[in-house]
Amino acid sequence: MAKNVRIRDVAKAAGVSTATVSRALSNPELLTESTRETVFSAIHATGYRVNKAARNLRTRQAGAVLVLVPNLGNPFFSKILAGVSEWFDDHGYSVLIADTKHHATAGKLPVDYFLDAQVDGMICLDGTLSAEDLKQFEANGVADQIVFACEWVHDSNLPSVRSDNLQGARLAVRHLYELGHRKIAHVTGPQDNVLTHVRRQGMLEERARLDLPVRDDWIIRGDFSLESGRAAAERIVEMEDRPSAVFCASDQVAFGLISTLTARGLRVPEDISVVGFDDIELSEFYVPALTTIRQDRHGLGANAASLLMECLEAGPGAGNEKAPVLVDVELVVRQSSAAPRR
Amino acid sequence: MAKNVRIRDVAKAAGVSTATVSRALSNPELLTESTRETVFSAIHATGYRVNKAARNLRTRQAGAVLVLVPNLGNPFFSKILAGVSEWFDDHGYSVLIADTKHHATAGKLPVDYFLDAQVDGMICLDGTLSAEDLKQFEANGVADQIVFACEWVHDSNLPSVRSDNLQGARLAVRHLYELGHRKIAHVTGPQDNVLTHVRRQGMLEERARLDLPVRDDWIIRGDFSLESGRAAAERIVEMEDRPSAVFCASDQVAFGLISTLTARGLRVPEDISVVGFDDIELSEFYVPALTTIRQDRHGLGANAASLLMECLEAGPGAGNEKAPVLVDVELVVRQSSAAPRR
DNA sequence: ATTATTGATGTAATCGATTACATACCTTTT
DNA sequence: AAAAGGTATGTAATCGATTACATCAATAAT
Repeated sequence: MAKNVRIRDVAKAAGVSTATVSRALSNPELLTESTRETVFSAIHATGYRVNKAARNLRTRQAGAVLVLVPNLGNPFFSKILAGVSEWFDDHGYSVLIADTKHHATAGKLPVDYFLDAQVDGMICLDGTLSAEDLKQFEANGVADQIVFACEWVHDSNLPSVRSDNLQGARLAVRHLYELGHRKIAHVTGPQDNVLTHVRRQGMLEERARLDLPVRDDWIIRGDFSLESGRAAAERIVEMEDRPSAVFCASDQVAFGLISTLTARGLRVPEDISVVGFDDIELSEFYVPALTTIRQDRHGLGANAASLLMECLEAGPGAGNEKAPVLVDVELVVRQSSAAPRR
Repeated sequence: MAKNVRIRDVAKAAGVSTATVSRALSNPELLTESTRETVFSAIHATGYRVNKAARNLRTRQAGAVLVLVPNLGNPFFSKILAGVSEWFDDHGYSVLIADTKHHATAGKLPVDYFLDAQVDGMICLDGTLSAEDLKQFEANGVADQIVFACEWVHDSNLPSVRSDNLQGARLAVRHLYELGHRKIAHVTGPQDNVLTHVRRQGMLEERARLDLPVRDDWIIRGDFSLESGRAAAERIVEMEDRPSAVFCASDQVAFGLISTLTARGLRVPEDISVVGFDDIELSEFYVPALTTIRQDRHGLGANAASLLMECLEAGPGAGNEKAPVLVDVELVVRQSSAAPRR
């Protein structure tokens, strides 16, 4: 039962030319109702499926997009992928994935992923690309077929879809403020990361706006990881002037933080309140359930997909001046934040 | 800077025929050292990249595989994907993804995913396919290009890679037994699932072997979800003859369970011990850190990829009699299990 | 010296779908 | 009735790489 049905076979079965079969699939309105039906029943009868390699060769398109993920093993990306995949499934594109992390050593440039995959466009979830990487995109004429999602490259004007991180950080701080907290600390993400920068900025802005006390050692460097949350907790435990609340740049940081704080005898939220950022699956079920800023990851993915498709169909230069799409975030209040002990 | 370099252009630049250029890339040993060098420098100079559509058309291959995921949004699959992706990146295949969940309604059959994607092979992470689905694979001659990973279809002899679930369940029960527990409950996965079946079986076997007390209501139906863990907790809280330990079919179930047990005033592990299955990222940092059975998800993915590649390169019929590949699991003891209160 | 053998490279058919252009037929217009 | 226009369909060139087969040169065998 091998699959060797070619368009020619369908044409023969339907008693028409290959052109007619092709049109039946791509421009059915060009055909008479009766031929169209004949052709479709022949297609059905033969079990014909267009050979994409042939079509792609002829049309010089790929009907596929690539999602470049900095670390596929990170479960954070799964919902974004789901959003991307859903959109493109519905719109007839195939979705390829590639993990940049693994090949960091192999000297494969981001642009190589794009060119090697031979896709029409790319969604990049990695905001750590260098200016040089972007130059390469330009140089190879693919810059117009790239959309950043979730992260983005500082100072680049490539189109991107992102959460409203600034607003998220503000919401977190304001929430803690409204609970009565004044001494608020922040565990940041990794140094070179745009998200780190914006969330920290939002946090600092809101802290200033609310006229809260400032201490340099309340801004603790982390890297989004559980481990860095643990490290931050160790620091906090030993502070003589301890904050009463901590806003973490990610939920994972918050988990590490809470875990270690608890192990060190500080209770959350009784002794110290914690707010995260992301709202990953388990945040709701953590003990204590985590108060956090929800990112609509599925929405980020779907929006990025839709934006990329727009760019692709609009042709070159389309994405050039597109403003970043901001996706709303939402404060989700749970058990890890409460009024401070007095 | 458009990319329009064809093999002909390279040939011209190198002063050879297209055949020679093609050979330089696919069978370099056929060429003289000097021509090979000339060709490669021409390739480099022109920035040539083979057009995969053309190659695929000619060779009737795709150089790509599809990973069929039952629910891409489920972070559990991310590490498996990472393993698959890493392997295929290293071996020159592209990796496509598709989410069956979303299209359950659209009447798209599993075999359609395969055929529409026009790939060389497929890794299926969904064990809930019907006998009819498998028939379709056979009928379309693609059964030999499919490998199941993690889950598999009961009674099918398609090649698969899976964790040693039976052993995992035994380890979990034995661990609890050795801590002193006798009254051990189990929250299962969803009814129709092969993993549910095997893990339950392993649990029951070990319970019988150790001659532990049996109560029907200690086997609680769940579905791998956090929510079902919560529901199970409610049931357990209200039992008059309460188990002192619970083995959960997934970590998520364990989280839901612990979360609700705690909310209902039962402490883990002081009042009740809990063991999970999977060892997802957060298990280590949950409060209390979760004792669980670790699945090597990255390894599952990589093994599945490698097995699929074997099948593809060995040609038709290769996977036919391959025994399931069992990947070792490991008991990871953390804070959620302890000796029972006396 | 002639033939056989091996090795390196070139020639050209081929994979299957798309689509510009050509053709044939049918209306409508004058 | 002839011309013009429109509509439906067919013909065949084309996309770019691979590879069977042909060719040619160089070496080995007789």
